[in-house]
Amino acid sequence: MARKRFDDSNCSVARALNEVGDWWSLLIVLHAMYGTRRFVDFQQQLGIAKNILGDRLTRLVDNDVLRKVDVGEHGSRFEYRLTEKGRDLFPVVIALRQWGDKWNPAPEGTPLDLRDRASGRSIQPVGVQDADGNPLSIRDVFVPEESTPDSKKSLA
Amino acid sequence: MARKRFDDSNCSVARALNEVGDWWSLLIVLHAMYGTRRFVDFQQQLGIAKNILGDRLTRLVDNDVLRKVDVGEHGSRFEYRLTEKGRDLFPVVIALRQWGDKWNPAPEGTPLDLRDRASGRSIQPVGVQDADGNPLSIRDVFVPEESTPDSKKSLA
DNA sequence: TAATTTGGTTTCGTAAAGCAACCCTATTAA
DNA sequence: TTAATAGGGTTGCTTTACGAAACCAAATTA
Repeated sequence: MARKRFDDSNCSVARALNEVGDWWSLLIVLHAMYGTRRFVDFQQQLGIAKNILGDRLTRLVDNDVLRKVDVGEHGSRFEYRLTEKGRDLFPVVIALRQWGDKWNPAPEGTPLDLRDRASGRSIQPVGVQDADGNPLSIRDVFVPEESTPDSKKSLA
Repeated sequence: MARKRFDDSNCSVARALNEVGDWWSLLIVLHAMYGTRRFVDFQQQLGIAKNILGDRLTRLVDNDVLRKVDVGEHGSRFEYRLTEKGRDLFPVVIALRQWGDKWNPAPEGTPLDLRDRASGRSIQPVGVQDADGNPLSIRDVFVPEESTPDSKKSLA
């Protein structure tokens, strides 16, 4: 984490990064998406120090990305599960994964391909689309004037 | 940045975070997408220390996300422009922005809406889609067996 | 009763990130 | 000539992040 916090920034990207923009948080969310729920499993799979993991889990719970569930079972008592807010990071994580696979392919092994359960076919690359579903690049979009109250400040 | 580096991780998300996963880099890319190109403009808009900005710009150039262009003009001599790799972060940034707007709405002001130049209509939420363009949630996808060489290691 | 597992918290020391301030060069404007 | 601007680099200091290891409590297992 950095010194400067962006809780009050008027940029939603900065505010998002404030919650999941650190090193471990997004990886924790990723693993949670693949089914990891218990403290020790996160710790072993990520190779993260226990105090750091505890701190990140607490913060993710505070930010309503995960919720801590008391499962009254033998030995294992707590689970960390994604909230709807956490599950909503799915496109972010997948977009990042596809970007990483494309531009920094794995030194060994295959890029992960996700398939949808219904058809068994691979998913599409995540992209920005217009109202009709046509892909858009950054050159195809603009910010309407009324959306920028104080000059260009809404971009900062 | 963290102590542990993920250059050699077999997880593409970890490798992606290794390049743009720190506090400032993604915000720099965001501003670059909105047209910022010069050192001082980044510095003033982001409120970042000059040495940190210099470090991040150097790393982004090293990682081929930005390229440094010598424009032999009066006073301003260099510009930092997105490469194709950098522009390819567009879906990631937009997905993150939409997530931030949805779950942490701006305390004041409107969430930014992007529109496509051709039609003038707002863009769609970025999402994961199947081969036919239907939206997929995390519950709708799976990882085929042949894509996970050594047990669950490809997820780590 | 003793050992093990789960799920952490606390303490400690190190490495890194970060900011502020100063310095520096080159060019342009007044 | 004297700013002023662009584009940094360097130094010094503070704050964090991080990992390792110790510790701890409850519950289970042997």
